[in-house]
Amino acid sequence: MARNIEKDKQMRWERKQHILECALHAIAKKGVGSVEIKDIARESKISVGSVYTYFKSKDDVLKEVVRKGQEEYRIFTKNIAENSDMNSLDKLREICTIWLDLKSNWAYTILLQSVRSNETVHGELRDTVTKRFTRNLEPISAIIREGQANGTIKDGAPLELAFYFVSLIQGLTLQRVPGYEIPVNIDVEGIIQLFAQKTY
Amino acid sequence: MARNIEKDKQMRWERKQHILECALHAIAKKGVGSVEIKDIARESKISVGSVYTYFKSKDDVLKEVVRKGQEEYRIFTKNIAENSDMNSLDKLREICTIWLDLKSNWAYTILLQSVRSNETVHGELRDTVTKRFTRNLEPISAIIREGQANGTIKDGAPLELAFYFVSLIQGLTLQRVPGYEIPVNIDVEGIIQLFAQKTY
Amino acid sequence: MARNIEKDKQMRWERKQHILECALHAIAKKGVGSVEIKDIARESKISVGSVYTYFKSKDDVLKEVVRKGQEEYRIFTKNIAENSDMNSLDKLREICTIWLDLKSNWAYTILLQSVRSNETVHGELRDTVTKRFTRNLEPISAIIREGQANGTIKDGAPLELAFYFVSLIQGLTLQRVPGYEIPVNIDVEGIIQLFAQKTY
Amino acid sequence: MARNIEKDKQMRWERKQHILECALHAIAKKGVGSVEIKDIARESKISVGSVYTYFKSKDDVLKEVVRKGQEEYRIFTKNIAENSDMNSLDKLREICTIWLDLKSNWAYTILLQSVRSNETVHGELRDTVTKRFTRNLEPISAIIREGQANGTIKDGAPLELAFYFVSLIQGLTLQRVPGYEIPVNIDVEGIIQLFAQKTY
DNA sequence: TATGAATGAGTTTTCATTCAT
DNA sequence: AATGAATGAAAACTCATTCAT
Repeated sequence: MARNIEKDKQMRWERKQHILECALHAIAKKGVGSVEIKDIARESKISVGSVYTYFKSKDDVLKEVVRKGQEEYRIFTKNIAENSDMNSLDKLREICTIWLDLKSNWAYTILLQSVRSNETVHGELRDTVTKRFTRNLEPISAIIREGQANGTIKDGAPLELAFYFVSLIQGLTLQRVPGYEIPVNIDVEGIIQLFAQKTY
Repeated sequence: MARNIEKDKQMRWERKQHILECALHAIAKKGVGSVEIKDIARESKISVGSVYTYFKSKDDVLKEVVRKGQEEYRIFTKNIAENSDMNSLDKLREICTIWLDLKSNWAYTILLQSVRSNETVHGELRDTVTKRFTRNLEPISAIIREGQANGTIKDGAPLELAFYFVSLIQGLTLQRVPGYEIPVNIDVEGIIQLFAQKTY
Repeated sequence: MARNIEKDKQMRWERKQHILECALHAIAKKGVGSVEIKDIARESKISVGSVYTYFKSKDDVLKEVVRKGQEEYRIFTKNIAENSDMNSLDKLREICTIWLDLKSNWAYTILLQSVRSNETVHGELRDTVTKRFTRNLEPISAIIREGQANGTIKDGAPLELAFYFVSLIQGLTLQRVPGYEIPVNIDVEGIIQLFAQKTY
Repeated sequence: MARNIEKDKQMRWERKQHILECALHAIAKKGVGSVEIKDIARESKISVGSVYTYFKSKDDVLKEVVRKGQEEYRIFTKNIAENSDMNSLDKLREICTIWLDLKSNWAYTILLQSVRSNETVHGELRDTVTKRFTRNLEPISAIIREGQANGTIKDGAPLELAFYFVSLIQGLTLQRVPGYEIPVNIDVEGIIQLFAQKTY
C-alpha cells in the first residue's frame, strides 16, 4: 500500500542523474543549439514525456548538465591536488591524461563553451558557469604553486599558468571531435614539459 | 554596358562579404545551432528575403563564412611565418598578440568549434574544416622548426608543438566571452615562454 | 461481513463527495477548459491515480460536479419557496442573501457557465444542464406568482421575472472574483426593490 | 522596389483587427481554456504560423481580444449616454436591445468572465480588466443619474443601480448559448420597467 | 532587387490515462 | 486501494524558405 518514500526519492535522484549523463552525450553529438528533447529521451531510453517528469524544460536540462559537469570536475581536480602521494608534475600528468582520455569530457567541454558563449542562454547561468570555471582554477593553481616551491614547475604567476594549462587542455579536447580528429599525436609528456622547470 | 555588368558583379561580391562578416558575429552570439536567418539579416541590416538573394540557403551562408575565415587565417599566419625580418619567437609573439587582440577571432574560433562538433552540419563541410585546420598548422610548425634550428624554441615534434600552441591560443580565445571574461590576466610573454628554449 | 461492505460503500460515497467539492473549487479557479486532473487531486489532497479509483474519467468528474451543484441549488430554492413562514419578498431576500454570501456559489456559477458555453463539453451534458437550469426557475417563479397575488411583487410574466432575478444574481456572483472584486457595494435591499411592487 | 511603409503598417493593423474578431468567435465557440490557435487560424482563414506573425503567443491574442472588446463597449455606451436626442429610459432601452441582439456580445461576455475568473491568467491582466469594467459603469451610471433627476428612473445609488443593470444584462447574455438557450422570452421592456420610476 | 508576411514541417511542451509497485 | 512515474497523442510555438508586391 504505502510506498517507501525514501527509496522513491533515491530512485528519482538516480534517474535524474542518468538522464543528465545521457543528455551530455546527446548534446555532445548534436551541439547545444541543435539537440532535441527527442535525442535526450532516446539516449536515456525513456519517452519524451518522461524527460519532463524530471525536468521543467529543455533549458533546465542543459543548466543541470553544466552544473553537474563543473561539480564533478572540481572534485576530480581537488582530489588530485590534495593527494600527498604524488609529486606536482605527476599531478598535472594525471589530470592531463585522465581528462584527455575520457570521451565524455569532450562533450562536457563543448557544452561548457556553448553555454558561456551563447547569447540565448540566460545571463545568470552564463555568469554562474564563468564563476565556477574561475573557482575551479584553484586546485590547479595550488599544484603549480607547490611545484614552483620545490623547483619542478616553471616560474610565473600560478593562477595565470593554471589558466594556460586548463585552456590548453580544453583547446586540445575540443579538437578531438569523434570522426573528425586532427591527425596530430597528443603526447601528455610533451604538454607537461611546457610547464616543467628544466633542471641541470 | 560591359562596364556596368562588371560593376554589378563587384557590388554583389562586396555585399556578400558584408553579409558573411555579419553572419560570423551573429553565429558567434547564438551558436551555429541556434542562429536564425533573421539574426543574420538583422546584423547585416538587410531583410530576410535579401539574404536569399545572395545565398542559396542557411547552410550555404555557413559554409562560406567558415571558408572565408580559414582562408584569412591561413594568409595571416603564412605572412608572418615567411617574414624574414622577424626572429622565430617574435613571430609566435606576433601571432599570439594579434590573435588575442582581434575581437572577430573570438567569433571565428567559436564558429570553427561549433561547425566541427555539430552533428547537424553536413559531414563534407566538417571534413573540409578539419583538413584545412590541419593544413593551417603548417606555417606555425615551420616557425617552430626554424626556432628549434637556431636554439630559441624548445625541442619536440614541431607539428605537435604547433598543435599545442594553436590549441592553447584557441582555448584562451574561447574564454574571452564578451561580458563573461575569466578574471585572470593573459600575458603574451608568459605564453611564449612556455615554448621558448631556456638558454644560459 | 455484510456490515463491512455497507461501511465500505458509505466511505467510498463520502470520498467521492469530497473529491467533487474540491473539484468544484479547482474548476472555479482555472476554468473547465484549463483544469487538470492534477489540480483536482491536489485540491482533494489525494494522488492523481486515486481520482481514477473513484471516477471513470475527467469528463465523469465534471458531469458529477455539475449534477451535484444543480441538485443542491434546487433543494435550496425549493425549501425557501415552500416555507410558509415567510412572505414572498422575504423569500427572495433570503435567496439573494444566502446566494451572494456563499463563497462556493461563485465557483458553482462559473462552472455552470463554463459547461454550458464550452463546445468541448459533451452535448448531452450541456443539454442536461440547460434543462435543469430551466426547471430550477420554477421555485423562484412560484414565489413571484405568489407575491404578485398578494400585491407585493411587480406585475409581469412570472417566469420571465424569475429569469431576470436569477440572471441578475448570477451576473453579480460572477463579478465577485476573489481578489478582483468590482468596488461597488451590493445591497440586497436595492436588488429586491427592483422586483417589489410600490404601494401607496 | 521600395514599399509603401505607411500602407504596410495600415494593412498590418487591419489584419490584426481581423484576427482579433475571428479569435473572439473561436473563443465564443470553444471557451477560453479550450480554444486552440488552430481554431483561431481556421476562423481567420490564415495559417497557424501567421497568427504568430501578428501575436507573440496565444495569451497575447486573448489579452488583445479583451482589450478591444472593452474599448468598443466603452465607446458604445458613452455614445448613447451622451446622445441628447434620447431620454434616459430610451438610452437604457437602446443599450439593452443592441447588447442582447449582437451575437458577438455573447462571446465577448463569456471571454470577459473567463479572463477575470481564471487563475492561470496573469494577475496584471485580470486587474486591468476589472478596472476597465468598473470604469465602464460610468456612462450607465450617468444615464441613471440623469433619469433620476427627471423622475423617470428609480431612486438609489446610481453606481449600484448601474452595476445591477450591467450584471443583469451580462447574466442574461451568458444564458444565450447558441443551441442551448433557456426557453424563456427576454423582453427588453420588462427589464427596463425594473429600473423605471412608476408615475401616477 | 528588396521586402517582410505567409506557410507548414518540425520541435517543444502539456496532460489524460495507464500501470508497476 | 493508493501512489506517482511513464507514456504518447495532441497542442503550442519556431523558423527556413517562398512569394506577392
